[in-house]
Amino acid sequence: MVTTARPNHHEDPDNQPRKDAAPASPRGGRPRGAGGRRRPTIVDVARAAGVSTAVVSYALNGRRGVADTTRERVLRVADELGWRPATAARSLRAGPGTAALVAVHDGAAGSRVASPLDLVTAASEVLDEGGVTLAVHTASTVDHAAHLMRRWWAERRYAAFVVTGLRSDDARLAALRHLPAPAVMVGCPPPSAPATWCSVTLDDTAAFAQVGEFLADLGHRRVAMLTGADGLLATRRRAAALGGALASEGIDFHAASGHGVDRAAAAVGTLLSSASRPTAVVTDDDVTAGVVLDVARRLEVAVPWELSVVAGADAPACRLTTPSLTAVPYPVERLGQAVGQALLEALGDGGADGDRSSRSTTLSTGGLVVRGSTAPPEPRSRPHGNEGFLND
Amino acid sequence: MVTTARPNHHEDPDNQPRKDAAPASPRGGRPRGAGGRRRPTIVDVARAAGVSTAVVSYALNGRRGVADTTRERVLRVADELGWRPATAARSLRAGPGTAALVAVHDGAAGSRVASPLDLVTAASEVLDEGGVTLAVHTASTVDHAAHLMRRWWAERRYAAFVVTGLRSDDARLAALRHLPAPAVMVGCPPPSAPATWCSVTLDDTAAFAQVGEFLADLGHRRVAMLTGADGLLATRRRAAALGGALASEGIDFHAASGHGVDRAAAAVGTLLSSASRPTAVVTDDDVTAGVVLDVARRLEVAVPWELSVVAGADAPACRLTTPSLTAVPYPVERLGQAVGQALLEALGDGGADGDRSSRSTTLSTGGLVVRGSTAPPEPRSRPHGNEGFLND
DNA sequence: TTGAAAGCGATACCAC
DNA sequence: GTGGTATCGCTTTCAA
Repeated sequence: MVTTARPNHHEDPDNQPRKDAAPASPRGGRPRGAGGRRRPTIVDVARAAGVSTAVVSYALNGRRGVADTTRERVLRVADELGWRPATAARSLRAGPGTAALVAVHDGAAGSRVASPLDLVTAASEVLDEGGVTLAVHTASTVDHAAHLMRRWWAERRYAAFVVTGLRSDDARLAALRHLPAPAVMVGCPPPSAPATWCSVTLDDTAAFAQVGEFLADLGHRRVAMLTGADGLLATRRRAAALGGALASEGIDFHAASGHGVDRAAAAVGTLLSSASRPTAVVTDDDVTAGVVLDVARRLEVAVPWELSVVAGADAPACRLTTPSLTAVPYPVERLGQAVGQALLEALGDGGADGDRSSRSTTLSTGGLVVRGSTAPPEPRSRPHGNEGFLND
Repeated sequence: MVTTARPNHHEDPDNQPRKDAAPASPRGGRPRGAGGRRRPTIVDVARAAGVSTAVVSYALNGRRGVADTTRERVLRVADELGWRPATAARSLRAGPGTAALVAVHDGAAGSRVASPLDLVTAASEVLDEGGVTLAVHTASTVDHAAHLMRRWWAERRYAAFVVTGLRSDDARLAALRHLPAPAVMVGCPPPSAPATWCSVTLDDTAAFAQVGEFLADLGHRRVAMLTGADGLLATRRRAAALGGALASEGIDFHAASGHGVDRAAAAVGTLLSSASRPTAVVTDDDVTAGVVLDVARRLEVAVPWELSVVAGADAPACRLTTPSLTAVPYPVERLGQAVGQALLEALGDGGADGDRSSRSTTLSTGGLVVRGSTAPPEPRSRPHGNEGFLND
């Protein structure tokens, strides 16, 4: 193992003492950064402004009880000195002011939120207003994610967690239940959530029911849904909504799953080669829908005439395929903003306006975006040409 | 504006004082988390082990000068109590032990590293060994990213930064130059880097030169490269390498750019509609290559016979398209590991083994992966069927 | 080998 | 209004 810059503490007790020749702490016992000059502290500001540190703190935090002239002077001086409060010192007293989203990222595609980064970008804008920061980390498994959250909570590193892509029997849920940590669940409200949790959900139950009706109206009688990673709660809910809508019209419904593009492709292959192959396939995300198009092309199944395809989450690329993909809107930006709000609430922001806080937010996705990949089923009648080009 | 949970300090001096009715700090002046019981501190461990806090600290950090029996007892007690060092307290003295990667993420595809998360996952494994954490943040513009890094450095929030997707005239570079912050540059070594910087680069100069030779050998005489976001240094280098290799064979080379899938599609359309259209297109990333295939299909340009396509970065999806895409390997995992190593170096890890540290690492991509999207140019001879299916 | 105590930087009480 | 000062949890001298 590597001699560490920062010892791992009792996680590895066998840690070797560093070489005596260079006993000084690598990052410097006196925290002045790597070779940098000392950064100003609140004391410097106080001295320069000719007041005490208490006044500086009050002035900087916009507290009442500071003369306006003093406040102004302090602010100016702080600015001139380029002063910013040290996160560590601040956290030491007030607790951490940062939340973390630990993304379970196993490299394989198929997760609906292709990139949590979009979510975070939107959320950060809202959080900035509240002086909260949101950091992203990755873990390759749910268990590891749970482990990290537990650890970081114990280290008082983060004040709250954002959880996406909840699975059934999710270790993260178990971990968070044993912690008094505020949390925001994205995508699927967990049953019996503690009071310190908030949840933000898309109304995809409605959206997928709508997809079912849409396909029924087109005249499809055999519909399949192709899902990615097994066990995603949001996916199950969507499949249930779709299945339910179809069942109520007496339509055949079948769910298949394949995690990662390769297995998804295999699943599509199986689906399309079956004797009673579906006339419509609905996917859980955008990427998998592309896979369906690819495989259909290889098997010479004409989309949309022999097969309709609906992408479960819209994305820019859905407009560019041939034919372009009919898709369920996926409003990442609104979702992110809602996550930001929820996080502020979970952190006990409350605001001045009482407890009208909604611990659980549901966003509507808006109506299905119909493009070229869906049509009434007309087996074996394959026109040629590129009609798809003109669709929307 | 929202009444904030945590005041913004002098960034917004007009911050309103919070309502007097609820004067207590939202997250509790006594940091005991939201409703949670008090977490153990080093004092608790010391008391329980019957020693002083100094001994606990030494024992936990694996320092010499602690009796083995004492050390063992301390470790056991700490474990039983579920104690973990508070990040804030620790950072307050020793400086932050976390690095940040601020991803410039404008939603539009086209950046080569589709998701920095893959990078980070790989890097984190290495960093764990060194007791360093890597957090990801997003910014919608380069300038904002620069702003955040400046701010967070001033707040002593992070000990180092990882920068990806460097652009020409990059504000982040300027910002970091004025800071004494250690940094790791990924993808393109900046000119005249300070001693506190490391860089990790893919040897794509060689890879793209190889692509040039490959296409030349196939007999192509007109080649175009399609790039995404303008100004990416790594992209320029790649284009230069490709152009150079082609020029030395007297082959026509043209570079086009289109940021985001829509503009990329438009650019491809222009390219393929031109009178002297190229017989081969090389892209910078995987997504854009898919766009090229889509547009070619719409314009009824047969790939690979009328048009060869090479993806600048391989990805799982490249295997699934019809035809499958010839691509330059993109070893994210190795890249991430190298970034981890570089970060440890940049943080002054040094290790016990002297200064053989390489401030600059170059990873070879390995040879081009040839699949079905490339062939000798044979204009207007379009076989039909799905030969592409069997390619690799 | 161990203990006492001085910081690290910011906040929030309590006097004046 | 403003100034002292204890405090957060941990690291690290300096003595014993």
